Amino acid sequence: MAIRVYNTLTRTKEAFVPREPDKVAMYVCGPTVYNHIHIGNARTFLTFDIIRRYLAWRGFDVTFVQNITDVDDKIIKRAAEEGVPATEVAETYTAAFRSAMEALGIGRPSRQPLATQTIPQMIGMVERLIAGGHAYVVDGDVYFSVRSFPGYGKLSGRDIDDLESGARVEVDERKQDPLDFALWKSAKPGEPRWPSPWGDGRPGWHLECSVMSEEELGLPFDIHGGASDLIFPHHENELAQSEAATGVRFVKYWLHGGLLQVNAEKMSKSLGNFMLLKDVLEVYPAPIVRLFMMQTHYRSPLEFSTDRLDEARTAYERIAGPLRDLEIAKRSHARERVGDEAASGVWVTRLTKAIEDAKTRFIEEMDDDFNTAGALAAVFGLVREMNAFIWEGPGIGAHGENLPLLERAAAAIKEPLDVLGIEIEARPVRVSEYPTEVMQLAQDYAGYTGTDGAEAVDALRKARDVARSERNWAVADSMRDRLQDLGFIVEDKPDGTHITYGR
RNA sequence: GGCGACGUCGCCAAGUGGCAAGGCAGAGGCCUGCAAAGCCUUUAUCCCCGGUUCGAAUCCGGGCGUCGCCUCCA
Repeated sequence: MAIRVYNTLTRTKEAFVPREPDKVAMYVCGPTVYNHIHIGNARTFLTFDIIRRYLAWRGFDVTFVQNITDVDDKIIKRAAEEGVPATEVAETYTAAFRSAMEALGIGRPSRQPLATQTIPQMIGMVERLIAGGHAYVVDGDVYFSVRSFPGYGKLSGRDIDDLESGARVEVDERKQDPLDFALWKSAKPGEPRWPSPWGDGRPGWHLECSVMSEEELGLPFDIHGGASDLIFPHHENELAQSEAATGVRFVKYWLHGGLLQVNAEKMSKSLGNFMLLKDVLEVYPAPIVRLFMMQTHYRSPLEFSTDRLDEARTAYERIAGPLRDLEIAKRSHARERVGDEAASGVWVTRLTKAIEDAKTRFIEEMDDDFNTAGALAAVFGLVREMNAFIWEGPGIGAHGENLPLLERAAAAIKEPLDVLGIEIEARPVRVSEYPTEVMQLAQDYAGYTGTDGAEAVDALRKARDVARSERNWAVADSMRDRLQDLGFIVEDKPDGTHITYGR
């Protein structure tokens, strides 16, 4: 069974065959560090984090390179606005980017080169392009000649004449063709600059990715990723530069993610309709954000809304439920509810099959162009079966004999989620976060005089069970109300009362 | 204007030729002192019109609508 990926270059799904067996070389365009990244930027980085994790889980040795573009017009503009050096802007937002990625649970790249530390290699590529007749110098600027590269337009599916007829750019008379783009820009006073054969200046956009990917991975490498708004002109120009300079194929598989939208419109900094990743993460934990995004295929547009995030939170709780129930059942030694051995055997067979099916389906879905939405359906299917086994079937069994099977089911739920980077908090309680008022409550209802949160809750649970067994509903309900006021969730399940906190 | 993508249950969303996943929300039932959770049942001729095919949500043509790119953008 092979992994299939949708290649923008061919506009079809293709069998994924890396250049070296069992090894994958991938490059994803990183940020231009002039501001905090927004949640739309984060979606793309998350997409490729998933792809990387999945390929690694499937046994590939993945080398993942992501650049930081730390010299650019936007950084210079921002620096001028704030009256600080451009390097300071770049350093500030490079650090912010790294911490935001960590907060979302995105793995560090294998290597993360900086544009400003690759200048000599970029100059080298410009020289190669000039020597090959693919670039020309005008007043200290260097432009790439799109007409010199016959394949120009093949990635984005356009042709040069169509582009020109619809061009809205002002024509720079110094260019041989309106679509020619800058490889090297001469420095104006006060701008960052590096010496070059054409005078002091800085590299143009596109160049850093061509140079760094070749330097770190060699050509052709396997996967080049980014969001769909980078297809043209960024990736088209990268491809043209690299193939014109080297004469060899640049990339085997071009993968592009869909855009995050707000009110059916692209989220973007220029439109001002964005939410910063760091602000979203203050309200919604990383696993919720990840689950939200993975419920839609990575190539489709995705509407951002807090309603959707709230729904993802509910869905997350659905997954966490049986895992918590298992932890609690292990402690409380839930009794068997189905005494019939034969019936129990049917349940065991059914859950065993569900565990196998979930894994098989997860792999099938993910192999098919990283279909996380389908993969999650596989997980939810097993969640249902595990719930049924616990609450409608034999549970952990009279003597805990079903525990190994339930542990396997729990592991079969957690493993795929781990591949997707969705951490499930299965512990029923987070004692350290208990409000201290619970101590007073325990004293009032259970005569508890200690200071241990877990003991206090346990005392309350026992006191409430006593009240319920005495059919003293007034006391039982009032205990539940007051616990709920403190943020606890009180559920009377067939195996006893579950008190949890911190959902 | 040019190029491209998309239009599937109340909402979100998988599915690219063979009986329409999943999540959220709703209804009914089971369980239950109540509540919560859970389980079961329940709602789709897949934007419209033609065509190809034994058979189409899936392929082709036309229409309508939405979005993206063509200018910095993840």
